[in-house]
Amino acid sequence: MVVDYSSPNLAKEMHVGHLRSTIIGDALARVLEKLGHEVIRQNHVGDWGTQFGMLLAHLEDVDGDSDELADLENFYRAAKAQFDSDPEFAERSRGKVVSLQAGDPAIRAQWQKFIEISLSHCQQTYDRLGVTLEMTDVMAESAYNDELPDIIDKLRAADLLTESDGAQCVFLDEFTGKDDKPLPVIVQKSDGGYLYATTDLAAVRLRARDLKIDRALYLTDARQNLHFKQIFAVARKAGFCDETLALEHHPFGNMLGKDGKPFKTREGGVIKLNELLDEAEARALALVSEKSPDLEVAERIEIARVVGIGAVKYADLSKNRTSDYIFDWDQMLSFEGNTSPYLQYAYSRIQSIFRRGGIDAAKLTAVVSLDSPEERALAVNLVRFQEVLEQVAQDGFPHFLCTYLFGLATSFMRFYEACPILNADEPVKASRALLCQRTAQTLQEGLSLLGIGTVERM
RNA sequence: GCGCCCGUAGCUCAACUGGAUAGAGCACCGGAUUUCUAAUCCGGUGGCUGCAGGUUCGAGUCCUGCCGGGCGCGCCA
Repeated sequence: MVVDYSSPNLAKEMHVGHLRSTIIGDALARVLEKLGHEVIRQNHVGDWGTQFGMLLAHLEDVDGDSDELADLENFYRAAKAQFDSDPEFAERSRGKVVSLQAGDPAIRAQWQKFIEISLSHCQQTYDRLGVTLEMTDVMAESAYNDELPDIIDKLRAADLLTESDGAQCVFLDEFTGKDDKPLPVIVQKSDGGYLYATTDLAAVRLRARDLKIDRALYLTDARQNLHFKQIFAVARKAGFCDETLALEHHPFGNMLGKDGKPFKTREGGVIKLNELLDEAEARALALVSEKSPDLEVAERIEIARVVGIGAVKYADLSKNRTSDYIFDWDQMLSFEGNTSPYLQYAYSRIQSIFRRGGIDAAKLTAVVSLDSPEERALAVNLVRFQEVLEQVAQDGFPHFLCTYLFGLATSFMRFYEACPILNADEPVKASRALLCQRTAQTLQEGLSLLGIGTVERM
């Protein structure tokens, strides 16, 4: 199966809006893999659209040299502003896109530079987030370029193509727009350029024909709902894939500011992912220093990193929002309640027990006896793990796993309060130690499937 | 205008796809530490699940109609 996720537009720095697709997609890929599926990660980065025409046209004007992505960010902003206000510039930008798609060597070289800077930035962010995406998972829009003329040909051969106002369109009866007029899927612009619909059709075909997958999960925001409905319908009609390929769009809402409006900081830009992670680590470091001042500085920093990043990821993973939701620093960086630090804390407590008791967790054997309600509740939770993973895989909802792990950690905390372990007599001691071991193992594995780490102490 | 999504405690979210008294966390109030980490645990306050009908033995969940919000609907992605 293919998990299509993250998919940022290049030439802009990654911001908080990219978080959900990246993190949810990564968790799903991990869970599917864990269950034995062959998972192909695909990062369908936007490197081919009009925005690059804008950049290239702007580059022509300013004759600048942008090595830093921060520059590229400003560069993009300036280009965008001119694109919106200057028809001549907009026209020239579209021309650049056509040249780019036609393979003009000089244009390609300039474009390549933008791509490299931007991709390496993305990779840094993935590494920092602990996301399993690699450069080899990048399957950019541009990768489908050579396929696009053939996509048009095949659509024409299937008698699906209609010319409308100079553009090549596919009209399907089930889609209508304003005033009940048929709604087109535009696959080729009047100037000959291709669009993201064309690319997505080529992607479906490649996944069906070459990758021979039987399931594709698309993780994007909900605004692309109609788009994917259309793409999937056209792809089936054109024979790019058959009914045995499950095409699933998993939408989610946008992140909004506290005022409920699209997310902007006072400066007018979105919050960058790196800023969010910096803040998360800083808050976690302050807390770990307060709670465990006796730990070495280096260890505190490492704990803060794992805890801070985990908190951010968990905040997103634990929710199943298909509509927009409000971003809130305090909520996203909370370390109490249903959060990853709570789960990590439960794990570290168990490690602490093993350290204190000189117990080698790997060598534990015991007959588990469940005498108290707390022991029974914990054991019941432990055996549900597999079933939860299957549910996550089936529905594409990582929050099922979060809910489960929180319940598991809660039942462990109660057990911990009620049942002494190291001070218990044998064979109860060994039984409880084994419960601890299984709990720690499940917490670690569960968190790992969410892309979140654990620490030995915190 | 048409279409998609959403509306659950003050706030952020759950509810195994139609099952029992709608659950958690945060916030607020009150407790617990001579014992393995108090980033914890225990108790309490807080609900006409937007409104009105309908289907059903049973509805937060399904159907209809309203109200409120978000998004989408021809050459952006």
